[in-house]
Amino acid sequence: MRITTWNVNSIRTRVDRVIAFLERSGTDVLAMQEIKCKPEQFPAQAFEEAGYHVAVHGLNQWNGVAVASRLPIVEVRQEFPAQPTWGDPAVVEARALGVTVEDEAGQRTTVWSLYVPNGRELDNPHYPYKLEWLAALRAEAKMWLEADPNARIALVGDWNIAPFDHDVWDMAAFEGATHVSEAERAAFFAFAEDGWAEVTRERVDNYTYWDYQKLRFPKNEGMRIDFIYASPALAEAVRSAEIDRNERKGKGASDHVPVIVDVD
DNA sequence: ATGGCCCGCTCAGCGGGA
Repeated sequence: MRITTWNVNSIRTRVDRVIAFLERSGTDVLAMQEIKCKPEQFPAQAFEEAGYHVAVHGLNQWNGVAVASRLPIVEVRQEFPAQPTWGDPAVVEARALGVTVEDEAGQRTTVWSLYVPNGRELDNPHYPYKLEWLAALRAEAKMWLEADPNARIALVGDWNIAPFDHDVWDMAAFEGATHVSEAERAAFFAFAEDGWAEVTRERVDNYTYWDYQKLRFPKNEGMRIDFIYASPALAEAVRSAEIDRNERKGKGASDHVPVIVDVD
């Protein structure tokens, strides 16, 4: 089974490109972030015609997550329990969608499509929101592992954190910025303490994001911020991982590229 | 080469992205 996560930066703008990727890559389950639309605006028909079921969680033009699957979807969860709110009035944003699929043998796999808050600046309220969001997710996810140690669960998406200095092109450019702070990195690595394994790091070395501005892509000035954390049972089944850098090329590209894993 | 911001919403300017 091939699982891909991709921050598509508006599905309505990019639907043809996403469908072409699905067919070319042979992805079975695609977790999307930043779909930037409501469910009724999601181009579901294009996915269905390509042979995919879809689950969509979107409130407005901000954020939004979705999952497309060739395997039947047997359970969908919008938000995770105790997901922190943002704004006034307080809203549980569309940043998490848990989809369970079932293969021909009856084996179930749950993929959480996650769009971690950006944080904006270190002195912006969005930054503590980001840290609280990650801590709340960690607490919930730990309970999922405890409830079923053999569960196949993937926490995938745009984590908006560069865990290591070499995950950005130049640390000097991130002096005092979010994405590289010690607190964010600690929040990211904390998942590993509970048994989650980030399964792409040891198999592929590349950035997953290049800013649209300042010729970041031609200069290969990118960031590695999209990751796949797997439960112990799923991590054991991972066979390979890829980052499809070619998807950043050409007109009409998202600023993120697909991150792919193959699991037995 | 892979190219100099791009998205949605509302209509020219802005909030958000990282």
